[in-house]
Amino acid sequence: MSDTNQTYSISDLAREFEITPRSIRHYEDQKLITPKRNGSQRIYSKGDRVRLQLILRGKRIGFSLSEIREIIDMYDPTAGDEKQTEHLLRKIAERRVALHQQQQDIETMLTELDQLEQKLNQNIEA
Amino acid sequence: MSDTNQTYSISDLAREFEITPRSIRHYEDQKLITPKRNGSQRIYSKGDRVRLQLILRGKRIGFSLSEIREIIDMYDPTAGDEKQTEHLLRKIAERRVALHQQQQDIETMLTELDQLEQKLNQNIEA
DNA sequence: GCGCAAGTTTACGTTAACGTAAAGGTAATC
DNA sequence: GATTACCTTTACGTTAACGTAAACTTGCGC
Repeated sequence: MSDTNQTYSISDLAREFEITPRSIRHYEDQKLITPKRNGSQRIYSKGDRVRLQLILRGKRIGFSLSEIREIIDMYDPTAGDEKQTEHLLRKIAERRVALHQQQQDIETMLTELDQLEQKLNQNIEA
Repeated sequence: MSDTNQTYSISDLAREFEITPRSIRHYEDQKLITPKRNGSQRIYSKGDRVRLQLILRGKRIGFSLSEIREIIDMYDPTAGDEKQTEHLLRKIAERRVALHQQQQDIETMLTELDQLEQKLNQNIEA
């Protein structure tokens, strides 16, 4: 197995994802990620790295950190009672609606860019 | 033709798009929209309304107001020289890359939500 | 002509998401 | 053992995108 116990320092991850250590610590402040510690040093596991990827993906889509935390919390096996599960299912449904809306918006914008590009190309030919 | 000369007050548009007049004025401060005036009153045309829609669409996708202005400026027939046109074409290409990235991110997140939902449904059955 | 709703400008306040600086601990390296 | 490279916490600063309040004008209905 591909060394599932690999760990990373904060600057390892910062380098890899081209963000600052400050940002990563900020995500921790906001309870989005909670690495182990070796003394005072943060030790990030593969799972932490995946969470960080999820955070950054959420950001690219335009979600706020608190929205991202909502999503992350869904993945948490805090789970248990059935009420909670139904609540999560509703949350998931809401998210899906928002994401579909974004897909629409992006497609609209992409076709608008296409049209714009055509116009500009015509101007060049002329 | 469907009354192409229709106009709107600021609160008309605020109501329609469920935002505050303050936001619309803010977009004007940021040069995203420049309605006509009747004395001191702002008069919005159909074109202004379309611009506002474009602004809100951009926001939903997660763009900042200055990014949205960049996009809006592309639509502007300020145009003219060829250098400028090529610059725009590059900008358009950049935008497209970002939008495609977002599409990827959204699809990833959607399938993750699907998987999560399945897990939760299993928990209910069990 | 008066009140009220809707418009205006000016300006200070607020929140999110970090940036930046200060002051200090730790570990390898020369 | 001193420098160097990272790490830490604490805390104040900054920017974007408005919110909110104050003070004033304008048009409509009665």
